[in-house]
Amino acid sequence: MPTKTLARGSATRTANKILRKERILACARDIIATRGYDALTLSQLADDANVTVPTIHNLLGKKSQIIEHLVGDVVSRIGQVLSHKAGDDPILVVQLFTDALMSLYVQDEALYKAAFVAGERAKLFEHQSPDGIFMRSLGLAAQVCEDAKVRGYLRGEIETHILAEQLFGCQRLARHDWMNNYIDLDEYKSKILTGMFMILAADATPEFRARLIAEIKALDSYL
Amino acid sequence: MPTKTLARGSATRTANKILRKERILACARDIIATRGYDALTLSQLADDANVTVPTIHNLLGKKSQIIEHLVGDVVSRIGQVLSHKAGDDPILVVQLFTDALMSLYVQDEALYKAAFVAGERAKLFEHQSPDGIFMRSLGLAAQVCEDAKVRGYLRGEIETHILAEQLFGCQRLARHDWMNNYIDLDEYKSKILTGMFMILAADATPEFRARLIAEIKALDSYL
DNA sequence: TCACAGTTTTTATTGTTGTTAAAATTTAAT
DNA sequence: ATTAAATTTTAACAACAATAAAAACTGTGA
Repeated sequence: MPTKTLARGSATRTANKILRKERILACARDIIATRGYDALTLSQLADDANVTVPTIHNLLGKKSQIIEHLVGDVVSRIGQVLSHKAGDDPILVVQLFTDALMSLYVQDEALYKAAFVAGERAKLFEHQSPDGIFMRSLGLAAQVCEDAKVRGYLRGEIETHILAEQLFGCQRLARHDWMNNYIDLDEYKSKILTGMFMILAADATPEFRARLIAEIKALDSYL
Repeated sequence: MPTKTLARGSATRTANKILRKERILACARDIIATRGYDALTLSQLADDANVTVPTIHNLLGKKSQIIEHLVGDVVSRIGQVLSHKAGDDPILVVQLFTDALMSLYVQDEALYKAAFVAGERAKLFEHQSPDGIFMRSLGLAAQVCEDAKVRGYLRGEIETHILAEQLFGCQRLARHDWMNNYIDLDEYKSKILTGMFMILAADATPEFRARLIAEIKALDSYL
């Protein structure tokens, strides 16, 4: 519905094309965010964007390509947030990471939810490719574990790659429950933290473990 | 394709009806298992079952009802396997539970995968209802934790309900990766065990923790 | 044995969906 | 204003789920 006035004059043709593309994609985001993934049909999208269905095809390709476009956007935004948080204390690092994620999702919760649903439905989240979001997240988790080990927070009795996978797993499961509307954003956050703290506790030194337990307790009583 | 001869004689009418229903459902299972969830269309199903599409509607209702039927069957089968495994040692209990699940899934892996995909897609796995499979599984996990606490395997510093949720969470995440073909059945099993052992380790007494770490190491080197 | 009453299956139709080809229109440059 | 290129639309197709009405079948009682 954002019917921007189209550029006129010089560069026009291609400029307009891009504007129209953006307008259609914006409508698609709106539909998927407000009415859910299944509500995104080409005819509905065409209505909202004030074009006809074949126009959408010509500008953006088939439906699956539209989905890819949308999900790609979201993933790249997440990728930007997903940088390594420096910090000595693993608890703080985990909290910083979680806050960063939440501050992104809270901006347009419905859209992010829908993008995850769409991405998973279309099998767009491959676990293989090393530069994909999956492997990068896993690497980040491993980094946290390594840091925690060299700084004496963890004992080092469990392999880093195992810890990392579990750490990331907590986030994935919580996200799954959130994007399927089983829990809200606050519970999502709480679940990530609780899960990650427990994983860390499995290999934590006694002092660090005590702190983790306290954090877990606090999260529990908070809800 | 299993074209059983239909019963003749006395009870016939309703008997035949049930047989046809079963035949159609069997075909649906076959399609979903061999060709995937998306391949299950009514026309394909009608072809396979040697009936026409409206017949399917009359006997089994709309497509969503067929899915419900199928998923319901699978869930009830899982429910039967999901009894509390008695045993002193939590490690053994977890292993017994996992083995029971695996022995079921291995019988018709494709079918179970597809049923989970279908069930999730149709939002059939509610997390709320107390007698649903979700809450029952959670209760089972809680039972394991309680037992482990009273027998001195766990310290009891983390609330049972938190431990249980994480324990069950390991299984759910692993199942998710399996049903979406990211990992195979062996990895599924391994992931459940690794995850659950780590959760237990977070609250384990020193001796028990040492055993858990050893189990985790063994699982890691096994792959 | 045969016709009938009640079911069950099928034929035929409707309304979505995504997709594509070709016609009509618009656009910017000459 | 004309023209050539690009873009939009009209039109049509194929696959899907779903339903109503017609046809066929089944077992039963005369």
